[in-house]
Amino acid sequence: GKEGKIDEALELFEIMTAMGCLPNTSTYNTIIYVLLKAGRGDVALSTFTRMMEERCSPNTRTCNTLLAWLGNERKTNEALQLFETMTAMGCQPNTVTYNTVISGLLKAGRGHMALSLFSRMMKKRYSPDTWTFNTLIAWFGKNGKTHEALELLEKMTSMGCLPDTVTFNTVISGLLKAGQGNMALSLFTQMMEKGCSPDTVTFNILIAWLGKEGKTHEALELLQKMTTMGCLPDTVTYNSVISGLLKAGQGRMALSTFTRMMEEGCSPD
RNA sequence: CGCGCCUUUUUCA
Repeated sequence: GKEGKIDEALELFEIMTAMGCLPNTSTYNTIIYVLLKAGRGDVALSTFTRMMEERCSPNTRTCNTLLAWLGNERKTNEALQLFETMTAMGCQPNTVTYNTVISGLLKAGRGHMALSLFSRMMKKRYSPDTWTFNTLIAWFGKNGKTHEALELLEKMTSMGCLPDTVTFNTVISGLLKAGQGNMALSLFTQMMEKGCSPDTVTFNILIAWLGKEGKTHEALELLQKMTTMGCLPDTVTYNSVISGLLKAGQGRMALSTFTRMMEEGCSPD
């Protein structure tokens, strides 16, 4: 499934049932996950139905996987319906369930409802975790609400949810989108002081920003530097550098970066 | 106790 060999995965699934190996909940979860990643939501849903017909109970994982897909597809009503009914199906929502539904609501522009679920989480025993905060911080950042994003960063720490690399990446990205470069750079320093190592995504965020600002020289410098800090440039890194160079009219340099990308064994997409 | 899994962040469209 992770190799994208969907047909083979499905075939194996058919073979196992034909051989009398009964698929269990985990098997079904895996198949449903694979199908959804392959864009075959229709087959996934029929598999879900088949699962229940065969008295193989879905669990919270099954529902979480489906909820994530429904959210990505902006099928908000269906997601909310599943969220409502899953308890009756014997699946207790957990923190991941809430995170998933919140993320889906935010994607669909239902910020108000997402925030009310978040408060519901705080009141019940589905304690928000780092992922919950990361999700909300990303949404605030995308909407230019950097103040709220920074507030959540404070709040999560005080609640014992430690910010991780993704948290800092998310906050930094939001600040840069809002034109608050200095604050972003200060958070970049802070994250390292707090023992959160920057990763490839951190550098991708900074490099993309530098490129958009026309600071192509700095972008190229950071490309050098990230390697010395143990972060390997990936396709997105090179795409960002190349995009910045092209915007700045440095086509020749862009082409040589493209060459270098392939020399470094990084495949263009 | 340890590990894995489902949910969150980055480029271009």
